[in-house]
Amino acid sequence: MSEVILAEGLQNPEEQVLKRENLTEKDFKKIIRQMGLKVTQQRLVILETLAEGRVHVTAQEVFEIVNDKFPEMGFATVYRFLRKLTENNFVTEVRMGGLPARYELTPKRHHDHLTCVQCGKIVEFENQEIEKLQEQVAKKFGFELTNHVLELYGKCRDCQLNSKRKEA
Amino acid sequence: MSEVILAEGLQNPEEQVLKRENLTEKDFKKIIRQMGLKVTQQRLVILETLAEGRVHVTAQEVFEIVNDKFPEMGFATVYRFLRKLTENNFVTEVRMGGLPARYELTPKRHHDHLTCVQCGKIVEFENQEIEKLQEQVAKKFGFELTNHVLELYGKCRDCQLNSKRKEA
DNA sequence: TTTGTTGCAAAACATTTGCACCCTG
DNA sequence: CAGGGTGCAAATGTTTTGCAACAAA
Repeated sequence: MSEVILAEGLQNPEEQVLKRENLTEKDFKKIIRQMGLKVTQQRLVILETLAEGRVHVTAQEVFEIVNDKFPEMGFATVYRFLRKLTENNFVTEVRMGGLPARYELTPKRHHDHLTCVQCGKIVEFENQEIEKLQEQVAKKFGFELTNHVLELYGKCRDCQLNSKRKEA
Repeated sequence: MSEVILAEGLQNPEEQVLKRENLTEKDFKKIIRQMGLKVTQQRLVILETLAEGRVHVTAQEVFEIVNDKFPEMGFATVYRFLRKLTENNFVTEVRMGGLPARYELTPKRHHDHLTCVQCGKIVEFENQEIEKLQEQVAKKFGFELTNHVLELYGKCRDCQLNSKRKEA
């Protein structure tokens, strides 16, 4: 299932190659320093790749893309840095099934998804009440909540109308 | 009528070892035949284990438990059958981080999961308020809700204590 | 008897780690 | 120049697969 930022209006998920952030080298350096790490060429190139490339990439994909600009890079470096970024919440890891993890620069604002099972359209939403209840549930079981995934699946208005049209 | 053990009220997730279903060999055979597969001792023992054991188990755990009753069993058999069961929706697979997948007989009654990001322990919960809010969100965007996935991730009490112990 | 199923071992796969060398701060 | 960072290769851990022997229908 595709997770799309600004999905409203997009016809084709491939369009997700658009830049999500508009970050410069200065920003990348700040991010790296905020984690208490040294600034290296490798790390800059990895961040650049995450900011400019497709929205959800696997570690292998990052490695391959990065290898064009920086052929000496080893994949261990990519994995190590992605892990750091994830731990520090600059990057969000999305895992589906047994598939390799996919990474994206953490969106500034948390959101959940409402996905149409028929046409794949995705609407993002935010609901503070639900978030609050989630915290309560976690607390009740002694958990310290770190994050969550809420995906609602249904049929959008257009597809509901389409179905009715076909039935007639 | 299936008996569903809910986490609500449980102090300790380990208590979820209680039986969730009350299934007999007859039921197991029916399930296997419904998938168009042959009934074998191995498959019966695996189903028995899923029905009687702890609620969320990894393939390795199933393999170990099963090995007591059936020492010749290889783990490939466990993996193969769990995959079949998952494909046919008799079993639900829960994956988190890079941790091994956990399996449960697909519950008759809907519930969501609270998963420990450190040890992989899973607590089930049901929260009608959250469900209601989800419906409201869907309605607001003109969606007809069909289903949803809500997974909360955090650190369980035990792992919180372990972390503190190490820090000290 | 025929076809599916099993156990074993090896393979596949993503990810992590040990270590000597290298570069940033 | 000290300590973190890197590339490489080997290790890890889970899951899958090839294959010959075997068992269910």
